[in-house]
Amino acid sequence: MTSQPASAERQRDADRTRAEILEVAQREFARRGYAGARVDEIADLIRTTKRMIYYYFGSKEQLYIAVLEKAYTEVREAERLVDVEHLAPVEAIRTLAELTFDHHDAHREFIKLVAIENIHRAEHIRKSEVLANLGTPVLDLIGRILQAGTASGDFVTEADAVDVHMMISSFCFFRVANQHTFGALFGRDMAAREHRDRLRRMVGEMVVAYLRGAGSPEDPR
Amino acid sequence: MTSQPASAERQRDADRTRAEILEVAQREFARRGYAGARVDEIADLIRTTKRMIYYYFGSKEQLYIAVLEKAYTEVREAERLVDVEHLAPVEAIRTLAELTFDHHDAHREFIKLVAIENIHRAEHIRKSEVLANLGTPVLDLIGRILQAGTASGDFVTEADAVDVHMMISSFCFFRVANQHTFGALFGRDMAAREHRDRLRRMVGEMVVAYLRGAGSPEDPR
DNA sequence: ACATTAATTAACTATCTAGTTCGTAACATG
DNA sequence: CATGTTACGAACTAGATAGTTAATTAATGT
Repeated sequence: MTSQPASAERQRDADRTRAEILEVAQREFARRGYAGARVDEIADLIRTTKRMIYYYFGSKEQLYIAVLEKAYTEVREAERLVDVEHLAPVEAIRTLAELTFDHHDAHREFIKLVAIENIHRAEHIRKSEVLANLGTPVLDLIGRILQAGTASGDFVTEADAVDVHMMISSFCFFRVANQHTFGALFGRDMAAREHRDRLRRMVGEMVVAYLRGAGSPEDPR
Repeated sequence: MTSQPASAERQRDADRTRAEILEVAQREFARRGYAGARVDEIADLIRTTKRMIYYYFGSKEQLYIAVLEKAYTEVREAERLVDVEHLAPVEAIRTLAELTFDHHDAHREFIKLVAIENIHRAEHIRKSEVLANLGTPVLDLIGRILQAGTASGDFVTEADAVDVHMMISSFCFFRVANQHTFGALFGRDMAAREHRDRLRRMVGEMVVAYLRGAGSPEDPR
């Protein structure tokens, strides 16, 4: 968002223009939803014209899909850097849960895009070849941790990697995505530091407790 | 949605018209989001005119707020009927988690409305006096169960009722709200019966395990 | 039977919005 | 330095969309 003299003409720079459009488009879509975001508004925010959006992306929908692709790709990129393999199973899964928590905390716009995309029944993701086949490396990682934990006897519950991923994600996602209604209804700001730190510990303890099997009816202590 | 002869005039019935508007408005807002829903479309779907919507609700926004108020009120009403007080703490909290699961499963439109409202930072909920002060009886219930569980020694983890409510809700909410992106990316339909039953058990075991304290670092078995 | 009120219809308006057309200026390339 | 290509801007269009006006018809009470 390089500031420029008000009346000066925009310098020619295809890459920059494209990148800026994507950047503010992500913000606008995340803020106002797909239908709520305005093509004109996106253009105005970076001192270009709507024409450029159609020049580079073709349509509002294709722009939105491009935003999704960029956001998802970046997130997957970050996930690939997670390294907890050197830790013992219990610490590995706890750390992974807490890193996921931090990750959600740091990428609120992405969370909103996911929420919006779900309202549209993921129709745009399904239209994107890039995204349709984009799994997540975290699943393999969880799979390996679960195996190691079962082998070592630390984990008793037989769990599926996707389920565990879902359990961790749901907690982290909800805290960010639903903070506003939750705050309005219960008067608690889940994003405030005091609550955040406690909830961060909570997600780790939750997964570990679950995998240790203390919740199963067959194993009452 | 009483079907009527195509060209017949609509019978005069204020209550029915109002109720029908609310009904389809909920469906349309849940399906298309606030900005995406069309006032004309809502009117057409029940063979009335846009004018009636303004006659009864004043504006698109007030209609949306009325939808939220109705949906939230119904949900709270249902929550008040939950009775698990006669159960022992462990079974009580497990049952509550599973009932919450069922409840989310059965009220998908409500879940979507909540997701949509969060995208708008709960601005409409805050505008509603009805909703702004609407807590949830479940919080008291959880509080009592936690107390009983701590007293009996079944629960070791010191937990806050709001946190536990959030833990349960997040799991149940995510499975419904994010089923589309989750399905598109991981190829797993969390709404399918096979997965649903397993996840239902999982949420109960998760909370119980957490409260039994098997996850805390100070208490490794 | 008559007047009053409540519910409903039809047509209208002003504005907004995604998408287009066309012209033009900067840049690269021979 | 001529020529084609790439990036850009201004103005335009067609259709949609929230919200209104005003007339009309059905129910209600007297």
